[in-house]
Amino acid sequence: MSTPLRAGAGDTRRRLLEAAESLFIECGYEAMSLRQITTKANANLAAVNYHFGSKEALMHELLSQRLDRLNLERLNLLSNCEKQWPENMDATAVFAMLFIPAFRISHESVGGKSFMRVLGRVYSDRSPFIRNYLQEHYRPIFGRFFEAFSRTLPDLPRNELGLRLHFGLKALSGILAGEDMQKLIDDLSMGEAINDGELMARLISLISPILTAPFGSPEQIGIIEEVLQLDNATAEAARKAVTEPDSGTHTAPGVLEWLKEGRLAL
Amino acid sequence: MSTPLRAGAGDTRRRLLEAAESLFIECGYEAMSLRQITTKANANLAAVNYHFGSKEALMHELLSQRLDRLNLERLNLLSNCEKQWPENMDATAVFAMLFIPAFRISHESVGGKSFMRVLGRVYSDRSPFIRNYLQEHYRPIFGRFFEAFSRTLPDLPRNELGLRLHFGLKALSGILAGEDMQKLIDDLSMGEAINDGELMARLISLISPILTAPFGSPEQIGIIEEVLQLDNATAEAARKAVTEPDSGTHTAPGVLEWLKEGRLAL
DNA sequence: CCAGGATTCAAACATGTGTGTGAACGTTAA
DNA sequence: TTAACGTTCACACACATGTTTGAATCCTGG
Repeated sequence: MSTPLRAGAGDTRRRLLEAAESLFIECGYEAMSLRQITTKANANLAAVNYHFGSKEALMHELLSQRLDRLNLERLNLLSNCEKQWPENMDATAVFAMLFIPAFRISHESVGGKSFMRVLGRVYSDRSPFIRNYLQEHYRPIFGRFFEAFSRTLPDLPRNELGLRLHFGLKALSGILAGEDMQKLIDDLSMGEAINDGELMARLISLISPILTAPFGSPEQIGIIEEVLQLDNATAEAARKAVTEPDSGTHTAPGVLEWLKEGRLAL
Repeated sequence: MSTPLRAGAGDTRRRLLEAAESLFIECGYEAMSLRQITTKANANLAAVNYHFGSKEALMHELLSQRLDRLNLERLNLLSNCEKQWPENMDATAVFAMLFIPAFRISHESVGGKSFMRVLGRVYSDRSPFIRNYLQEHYRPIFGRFFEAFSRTLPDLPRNELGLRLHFGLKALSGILAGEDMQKLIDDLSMGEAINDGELMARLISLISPILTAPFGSPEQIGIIEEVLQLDNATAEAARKAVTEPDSGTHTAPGVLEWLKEGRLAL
């Protein structure tokens, strides 16, 4: 046979990285085992420890390859933008500086497809190792961009800005990590092919209102307190419905039906 | 001694649930082990399997106690609101119907404090068991509320609404699950004591713009494409800086310093 | 009092994990 | 060819997990 079952020497390392990435995307760090990785890579179990030293070292290499260049380019882009337009920046532009390098890398021929999902996974993975990695590698870039956002929104208190950024970036990473990411992008583009600029504009139009939205208005508070009042009666009725199921005739019909059909566990 | 080291008969079950909840909040489902739980509850390792049958059954009981009443009351409140104000609802009101029962329960004397964090954890936990539970127990309520949102935003395509809700609720659960939730609430309230109505208005003012924000404007696209252009040059420079570190004198000084100090791994 | 069911306990089981070891293998250079 | 090196391999180790077991213990009703 001209196609060797055993792959060429020296690319076991690459195969391990590929397998690890694919498993990381769909399982997360803790859930992907060395046995899964090495099986998927057609390698021996001991290969990871031979080539990398440990599972953590393998993951570190994987993340560094993926994220370090991204963040370097983000910082460069930010610096260049600040030089080019020292005063005329708004939140949209700063978000663009975060997104654009990621989008460009995700279009590269080697591994670009999975780049976004790796990104999302990293942000939402809860394992201590990933958390530490992020903490150590992202503190500088987060600080720089926080200042940039802060300059575009001088009237927003800094702790409020921190909260809103936290809020928005959580949402973003949730989207990116999702297994239905491609489907969502398709939805975003409404079936038609759109270019990166438009796609990012859609994403940014979703996330930037979180930063710029006004505080809760008295009118909003009014609506909420109106519902709140109605809730007091509702809650009492619900409690009765739970403890005395037969007296719950004033419950909305839909809910009762669900309860009877067992579609809503009690 | 009048205080028995060994607790009263029959409340081992309750202690197990409490310990499990506290560990679930800070570790998640997979990461909390039966040995941790039983140690924390001053119970024997076998107690969980004796009282509940399995770890999953324990978790199921825990979630049902916490979430089923919540969702029942949400559905009741929604039905009552739809009867009371058949046409005059907006997204703010619907969000309020999601939030208000949760807030009220979180003020109850028994276990109210941890309720919100359980809620956030459940939404962001990735373990298959929790995912399945959510899938099965939340499909009906999500469908009902989706329709309610859809009626308040008749011009928004339904798949676009789905995307935006997904986006917003991800952000919300990220906030709720966070270990710094209390700190964030303090920030939200700016140090002063505020009532539930105002606090919810702040939260809703953050999340509802995600639904109501206009699509990306041509102006936004213009900004983004301007940055995109600048990025092409930046990316090339960055790549050079990586491969030929000495030629990187045109890199922004801050980045170079970080690289030298090793604060940014390459 | 004391029999019997409910509960607790220590110990083990089966399985899965990351890691270490020493022999076997393949290629390359002397 | 032979020696050396880089790589692969099967296997075992130490540990942690959820689960099971059978005896010991507690408590209650007769």
